[in-house]
Amino acid sequence: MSERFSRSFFHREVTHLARSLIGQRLVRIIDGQRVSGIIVETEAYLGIPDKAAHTCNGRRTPRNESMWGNGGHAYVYFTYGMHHCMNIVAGKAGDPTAALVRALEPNEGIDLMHDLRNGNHDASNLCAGPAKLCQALAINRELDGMDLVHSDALFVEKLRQRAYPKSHIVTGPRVGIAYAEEWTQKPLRFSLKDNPCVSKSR
DNA sequence: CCCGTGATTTAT
DNA sequence: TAAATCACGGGG
Repeated sequence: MSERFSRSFFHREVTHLARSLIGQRLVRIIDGQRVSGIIVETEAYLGIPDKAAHTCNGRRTPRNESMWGNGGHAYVYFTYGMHHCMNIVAGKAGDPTAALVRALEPNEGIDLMHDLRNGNHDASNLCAGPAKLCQALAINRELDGMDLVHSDALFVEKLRQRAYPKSHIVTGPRVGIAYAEEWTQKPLRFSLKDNPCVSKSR
């Protein structure tokens, strides 16, 4: 039915990858069950020159090691003492760029997502934020470094038919990076216009 | 608006 | 060792 993206898809420049991910399907397998959503919001982090990137100025630490590896792997980090966020690494090894997955439109396994989110949420709130979608898909540091090209736990599928036309993609400034000076306003956030599952602006 | 929450990083 | 930071979310 749907086929998985191969390595070359992830080897493109990170802003192109972030844009191309919109409308594709992120799939997580939990106890043999598919839990998935259509990607409706992403952000590109441009690495060494990017004052908002974890790898700004070439910073390389145990936490961000995955960003330095080959494209097509996951970079999952833990922050604020309670939240996980998931990135998809772009480019080849040594190019520390990645696309943050910020929101999904729930697709498969919605009942399980509700259980994992443990609260009363309608579908539009289930995955409308980078930490929300990690909670809904049980994504944590154990999945850091996972190879999305070969993993049986986490991967990206190309839909046979596009979920949305590319003309519905809009750009804007990235969220939550007020400290990043001239990088704060750059249009590196991609989302689907008028889609209710996109995260609310802060 | 404010605050929880603790791993991670950076400064001493 | 200690202090500061934080690509967030939920509740007023």
